[in-house]
Amino acid sequence: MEKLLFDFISKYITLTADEEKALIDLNIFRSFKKGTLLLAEGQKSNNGYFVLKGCIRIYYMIDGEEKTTAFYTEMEGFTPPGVVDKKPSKFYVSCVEDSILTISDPSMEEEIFQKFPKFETMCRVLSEELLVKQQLDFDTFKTSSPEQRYLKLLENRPDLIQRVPQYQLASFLGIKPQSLSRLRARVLEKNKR
Amino acid sequence: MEKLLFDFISKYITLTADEEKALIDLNIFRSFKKGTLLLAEGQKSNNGYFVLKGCIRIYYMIDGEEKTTAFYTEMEGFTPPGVVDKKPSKFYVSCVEDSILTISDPSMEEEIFQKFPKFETMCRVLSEELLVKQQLDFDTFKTSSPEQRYLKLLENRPDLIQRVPQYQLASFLGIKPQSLSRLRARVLEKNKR
DNA sequence: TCCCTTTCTTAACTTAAGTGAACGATTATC
DNA sequence: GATAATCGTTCACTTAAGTTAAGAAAGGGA
Repeated sequence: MEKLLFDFISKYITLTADEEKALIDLNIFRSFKKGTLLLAEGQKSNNGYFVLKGCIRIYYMIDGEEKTTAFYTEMEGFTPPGVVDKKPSKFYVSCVEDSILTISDPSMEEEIFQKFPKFETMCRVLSEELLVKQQLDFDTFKTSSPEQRYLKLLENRPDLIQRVPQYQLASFLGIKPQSLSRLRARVLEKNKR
Repeated sequence: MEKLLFDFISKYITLTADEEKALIDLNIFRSFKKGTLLLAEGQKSNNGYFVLKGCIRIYYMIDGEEKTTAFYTEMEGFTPPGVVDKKPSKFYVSCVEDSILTISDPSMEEEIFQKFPKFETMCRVLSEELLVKQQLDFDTFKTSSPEQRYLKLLENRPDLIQRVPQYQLASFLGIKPQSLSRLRARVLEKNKR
């Protein structure tokens, strides 16, 4: 399992055996069953998540309805606002599938940044990359219709459509489950003709 | 003008006189007239922008229509993907008003990170903060109707509605200018009753 | 100041998403 | 294996956004 993480890191920096050991000694690998709630609304948490295997999902509970806003799968990571602003979480984080994650907290980061400054460089580069990627995703979302969003998702993350329930995909696309169902029927009809 | 920047930086790190001088010596302050195009579609650019005064805007040209996806005002910054991926820009960056910006490039950053490591810490913290903020904005966008988005904008960035043309706000809210106009009339009507 | 361009509003019509409800189908539970 | 709960689809209806077009208002330049 560690290998997955080290392979990922090696795209950004080169680790010595010492550094790999320091990382392992942090003891950050965790396994979870499908459906496990990692964070609930109202909780304060300082944990950052990184998915080695499986899929986690962010959702809000609004007017009694789940609104899913994000999925994170293999080699994707997520840091909730709590780490920055110390306020109780507004959303839930749960496992869509059985998953293996690394779970980190700010004090661990502090420690490792002290010992190995290149980790901080990696984290800066990583979050700058993520920031850019997310900006582009947001732009695409704003400039597309629900149907276009669905078609793009089909292109860019076809796996998600397989592994995630429709009603979760719907709010991820910014619409209601019934609309997604109708929209899919419409798209299928068009392709038939 | 420098003071604005130093005040902003002081929220994250404390600068010595030496460090302030090093920053000034980079000679990154620039003034632009309203309407100036800072970056056009197809151009390759490595510049990062930080707004000291004024307002810049990101827009795409899709089917002959401008689609505005972001505004950056005082003490907000923006780094285009080009810095990360070296591909030609997919969007335009232009000045909504007369503006004063700092314009940086990666080699300058490299240099300053070398000399003063705490700048890198600041940049990491900053981009982690921005990432979180943007995630929340994206979540809010996905879980809101156009009308709710407009009302929230009215609350959170009332200045924008004053300083920016409606047709630019419309795509920022994910709708057409005509729909924004109608939506506003609807909201006004509700408040009257 | 006048003219031209750009921006905003209104309206009628079309299209698609929201809503509420019903019905299978699939999954989980006992 | 029967029963209940969850999930996906469909339908009829409502509401709001997209589209096309026209005209009013505002802004900028000569």
